[in-house]
Amino acid sequence: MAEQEQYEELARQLSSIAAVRRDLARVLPADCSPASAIVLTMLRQYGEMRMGKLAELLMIDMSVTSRHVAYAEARGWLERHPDPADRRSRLLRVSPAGEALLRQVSERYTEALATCLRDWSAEDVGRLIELLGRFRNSFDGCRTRT
Amino acid sequence: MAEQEQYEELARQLSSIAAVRRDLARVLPADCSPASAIVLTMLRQYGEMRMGKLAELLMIDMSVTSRHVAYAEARGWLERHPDPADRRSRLLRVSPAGEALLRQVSERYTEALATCLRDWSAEDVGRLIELLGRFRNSFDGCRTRT
DNA sequence: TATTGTTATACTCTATAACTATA
DNA sequence: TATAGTTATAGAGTATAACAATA
Repeated sequence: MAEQEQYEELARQLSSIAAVRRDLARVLPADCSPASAIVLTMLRQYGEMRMGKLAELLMIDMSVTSRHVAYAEARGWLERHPDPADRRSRLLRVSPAGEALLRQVSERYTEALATCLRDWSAEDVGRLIELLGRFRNSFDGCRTRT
Repeated sequence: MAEQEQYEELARQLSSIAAVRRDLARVLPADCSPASAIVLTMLRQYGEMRMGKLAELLMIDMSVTSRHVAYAEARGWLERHPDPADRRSRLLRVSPAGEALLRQVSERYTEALATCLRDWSAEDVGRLIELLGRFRNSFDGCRTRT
């Protein structure tokens, strides 16, 4: 169990991190919003899936997810295929153009982070990733019960 | 130096954290936007300051900061006093009502985080805070040079 | 009837640029 | 002239609610 002051500090740090995300987004290719990048990343990581599943992974409302998907589809970055199990749904899949875009996104994100974190050890980067993952999971489990 | 895969994972984690921030914001008192909360928190933590300094701390444009401050002032949460050193500026200070609001914000943030992180040790919370702080600083230094 | 997804609407946060007042 | 701050405008992201199609 942590102290109250720690929790306040943590809340402040989370606000600051938003600014980092904004800056990082600036390195994205033209037309590729942070939303497109994360949608495509999730689809590549977890494979083809339905809209509802994607919304759940992104932790945003399905209405919002629907718009992000439409945006990415309009640019040819993902495809929607019929879902044999349910005609209300379609299965979302990264297209070849989307794969190419993702390579570019990965390259630029990696370059930006490698530059900023050049003084960091791989161990510390790993620790940060692990703690952020745990934090997200703890919060997520908490939210579901509410 | 870390691996490319680590950097990609880190970028993904940063996206996920945005959802946590949104959820956390839901516990704020009515009328108190996340922006108001962070503005008042900064003013309390660092003491009275000018608009430009506040914008720098928040890492957002001064035009945006100006609106957040106007919003908080309209609700009586902060005061603007003449800056004896420069009549173009005013010094921003948390008002008594703002202090009261901050106590409420702190209470709710703390309760929400304590609930979600009840399984965490104080050491791990401390490590997360420390790594987030270092990360922000590394990124900030990087951005400045660009 | 319930569920999957889409669309309309509104709100928050942000940046850029034009403007005012003072240095 | 340059700087501190304000305001107008525009754009991205999000949520809620109403709706369509299918289960």
